[in-house]
Amino acid sequence: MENTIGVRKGAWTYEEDKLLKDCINKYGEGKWHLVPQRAGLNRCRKSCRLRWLNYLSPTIYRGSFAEDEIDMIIRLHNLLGNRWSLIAGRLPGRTANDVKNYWNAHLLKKVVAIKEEEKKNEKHKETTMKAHEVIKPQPRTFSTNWLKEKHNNIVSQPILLASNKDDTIPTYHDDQSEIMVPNHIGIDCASSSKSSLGNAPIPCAMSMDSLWNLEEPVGSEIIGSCSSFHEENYNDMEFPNVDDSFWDSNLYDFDSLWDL
DNA sequence: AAATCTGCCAACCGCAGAGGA
DNA sequence: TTCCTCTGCGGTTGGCAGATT
Repeated sequence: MENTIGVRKGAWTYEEDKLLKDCINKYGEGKWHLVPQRAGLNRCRKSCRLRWLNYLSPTIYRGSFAEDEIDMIIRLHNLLGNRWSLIAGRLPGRTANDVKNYWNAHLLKKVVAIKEEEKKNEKHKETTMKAHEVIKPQPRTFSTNWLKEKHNNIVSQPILLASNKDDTIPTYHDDQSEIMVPNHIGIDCASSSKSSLGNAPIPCAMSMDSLWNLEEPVGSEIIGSCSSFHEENYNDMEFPNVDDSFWDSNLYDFDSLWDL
């Protein structure tokens, strides 16, 4: 247990900042438990770390948030929730604390208001739409292999893989050796990109939907292997030729995809 | 001018996970 | 496997500054 008796708390003075800066410049970041002693500071290690990471580090940009940054925060929050460090990782020069504070001070109310508005609109739609009207996805193109296999009665139903190991594009596989049960729809994409995403579980459908809406292609290490989901890939996806009974019997799975 | 309210930001606290002994 | 230490994260709080009454 850390001894915090007699340790200084509260706002940092100019002298303390200078001591901490000099210490980090001399020894580098890390080994925070040694920093108070090395710097000659009567502060706990946590306080030193926080002061450096949130205020003193030269990588920090302290200007006001730009429009595109705000937009990115909203989209990433929609995707990741309160994972402030992950969100901040996509915003050069911004700290998790900055992002969190900005969210709580400026964006929370705004987003809540927008969601309320959307809810209202949804309710309005529900009352004006016909009951039980179901819009089914339509086949776009046909896989010749799949049609051939279907003709030979080898494959009875298409299988949606959550992600392809190499290109991460969801594909229907007609090779029985690779068949996965339909329950894999919505599997956690993060499992293949865990190192860069932390432990954030991101259901595939959510990733696809949200990432397409990001302004720039998310081809970075942060989003990891989910980054290959681009709309053009989606358009190239092959949907098998199936009759209505297939959609009816599998509607639950597709519902679960879009409702995430 | 003084008191009170509100918003914002820096800092603290507690917890969980990673890694080593 | 268990325990301990260190680190990092997210939620919360304290206090300052500006706005309002």
